[in-house]
Amino acid sequence: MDTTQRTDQQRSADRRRRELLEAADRVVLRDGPQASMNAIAAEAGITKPILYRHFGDKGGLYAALAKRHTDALLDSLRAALDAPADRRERVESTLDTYLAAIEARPQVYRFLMHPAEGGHAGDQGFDVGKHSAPLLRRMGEELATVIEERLDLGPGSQQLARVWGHGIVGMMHAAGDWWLGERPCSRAELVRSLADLLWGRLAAAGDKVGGPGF
Amino acid sequence: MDTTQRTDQQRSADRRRRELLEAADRVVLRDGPQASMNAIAAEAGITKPILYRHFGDKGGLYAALAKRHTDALLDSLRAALDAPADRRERVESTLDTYLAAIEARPQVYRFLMHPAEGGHAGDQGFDVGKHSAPLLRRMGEELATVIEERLDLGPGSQQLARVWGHGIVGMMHAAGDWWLGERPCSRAELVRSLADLLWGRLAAAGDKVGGPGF
DNA sequence: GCATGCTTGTTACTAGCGGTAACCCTAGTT
DNA sequence: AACTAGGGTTACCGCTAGTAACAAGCATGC
Repeated sequence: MDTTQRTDQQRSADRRRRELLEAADRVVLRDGPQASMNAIAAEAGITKPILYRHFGDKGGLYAALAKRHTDALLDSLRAALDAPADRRERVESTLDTYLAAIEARPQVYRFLMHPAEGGHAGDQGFDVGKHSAPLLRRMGEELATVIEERLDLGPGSQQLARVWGHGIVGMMHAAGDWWLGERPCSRAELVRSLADLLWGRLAAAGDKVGGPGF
Repeated sequence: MDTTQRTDQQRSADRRRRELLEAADRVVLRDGPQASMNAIAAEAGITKPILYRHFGDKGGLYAALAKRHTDALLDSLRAALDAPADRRERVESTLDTYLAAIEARPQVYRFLMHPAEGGHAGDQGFDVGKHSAPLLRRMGEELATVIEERLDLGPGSQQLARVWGHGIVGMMHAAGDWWLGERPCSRAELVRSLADLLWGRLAAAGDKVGGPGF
């Protein structure tokens, strides 16, 4: 049959696709998340319609691009999360892995945090909720499963784990974003502060004496 | 002098501005964050250039629009945060206030969470960092000051408070966003789960026996 | 009375975006 | 030689943000 030929063609197409993705990567890294299809096509040495033949629309290209980086980052995180160490160490190492990643490639990070970005108007009733970037969602779910697998949380553990997964990821994300913008302290200090927060130091701290009103 | 006249004109301009903002509000509430300037102008019964005269560009309009809602939400949050109750109660009530707000007007919430949205390309070296919505930043700073005012955190308290402020806000945001999309539990349960997380239940939980590998 | 300016509003345009239709050309098959 | 299949291009559509230029209404100064 045509199987051999088909795989041949498919291989060629896949290679082309990878090349295009790499070109897109370069452009996004240079121009940020609002890189235009024209610019990407030019970087790849071709013209727009080819991009559209490969990826359907801008969302498709961006999704493919995001998937690569998301998968890579999630692999690193999984490694930190599964390391044979005690819980606090694992938490700190996971936080540090994430923060190191966004520190090393902030443009990529910023690109990944964009929701759907496009969403041409016209469609009444846009999808409220699901505003977050897929990366955040995936990290949240991932963390949730690890928590649920590892920790004994009593009844309702699954739901609790999911809330915590998404909550912790959000904490990490927001703190990292703020930190990246202001750089108020070293990465290690940030990691330590966040771990302290998760370790209940907020609840354990004493009230300040002579506060306003008390 | 022309002070009286000036104030007269300024009043008129301010009133007009408010009207335009309310029209914009209606459109954003209907069409979502990607509402076009044309649509907003039409809703206000005028044409584009007037909008541009009042707000400069789309970013200006959106910033003005966001400021209104952000101020309103921050007022509610401050009230919950400053209530005369113990810490756990205040935390829960603040979380609940935020979640109730995003539950009640999800479109507005989604609009507020958008960063700058526009940012025409061309400017090389876009602002990495500062990706987050202004609302998140302001909430984070607000919470940080409250924490620093109220809690005795020892040395480095200011920096720690800021990390925690942004971290907690991010936790609240991400969990709320996920919850709004999936609705896996009631608001009260979500609040409780998040407060538990902040109260150190993650650190206190026991390891699961018979886990994979241990 | 009348020209001057100021605010409010319009029409008509530019430049660039995402996306697509139509065509072109070269390779390989029969 | 004729035909088909992909890879590739030009030229377009409809939309967007944003702007220039022009047209009133209405106060002021002389």
